[in-house]
Amino acid sequence: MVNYVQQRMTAIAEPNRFRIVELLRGGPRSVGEIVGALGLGQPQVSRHLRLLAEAGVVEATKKAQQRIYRLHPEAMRELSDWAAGFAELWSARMDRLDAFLDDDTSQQGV
Amino acid sequence: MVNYVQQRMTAIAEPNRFRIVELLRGGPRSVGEIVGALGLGQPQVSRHLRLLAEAGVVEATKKAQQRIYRLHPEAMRELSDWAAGFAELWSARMDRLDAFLDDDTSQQGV
DNA sequence: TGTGTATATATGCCGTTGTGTATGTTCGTG
DNA sequence: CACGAACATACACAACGGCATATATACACA
Repeated sequence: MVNYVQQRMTAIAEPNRFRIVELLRGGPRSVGEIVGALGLGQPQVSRHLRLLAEAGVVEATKKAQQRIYRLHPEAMRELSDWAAGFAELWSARMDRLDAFLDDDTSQQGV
Repeated sequence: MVNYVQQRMTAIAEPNRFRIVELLRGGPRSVGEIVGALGLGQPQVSRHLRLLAEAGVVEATKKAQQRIYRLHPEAMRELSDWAAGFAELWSARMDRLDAFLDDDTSQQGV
């Protein structure tokens, strides 16, 4: 649903979490690897990963003491689909703008 | 660039700005129409639109005292392309995960 | 030129959220 | 079973950001 898209965007939009997503694009990573790659504190990374997981953006797999995080393909797909839904725009959707820019004083509600 | 994607996601992720984007999907709107549709204060809507414009998500056209806002197709396209760039994932990118899980059986976590 | 309309900007307040530090928990190993 | 490694959780604090209010600016019209 669209509401999930908004939640996932909120999660990904945060700068450090965005970096985590970009990092995980290269494949699954352990928390320690992410900490080393981003130069953040381990508790901060754990919290970011928790928020990403709650938004369905990442998943975790346990291996001994380690936890391997990876992107959740379906979540990224939904995001892609949502953004692609605007495709109709870059053909021609400016008709209503033309209506606005005529000399008619339009004041329609929604 | 990827950095612009992050900035645009930060702009769109905010709930009320997300509603504005969804509203503008239906075509250009004046500020007054957006205010009426969302039930927010006019200054708040103006500020949201300013942030969206700074992120390149929307554009404005002046008509007398009104300002007609519309989505910037290119921005939405870049966002779509970025998300679609993860498409390689839902084919098979779990090879590195397999490397992680080499001999031990693992359980799902979080 | 004065007035009403449409929108933008400025400011103070307050909730949300990221960060730093300390501690808890799970698991492998000697 | 005690210890260390890897990660999660708790808590206090500070910064960022949205909101409400007031005010400023641009424009049409009489």
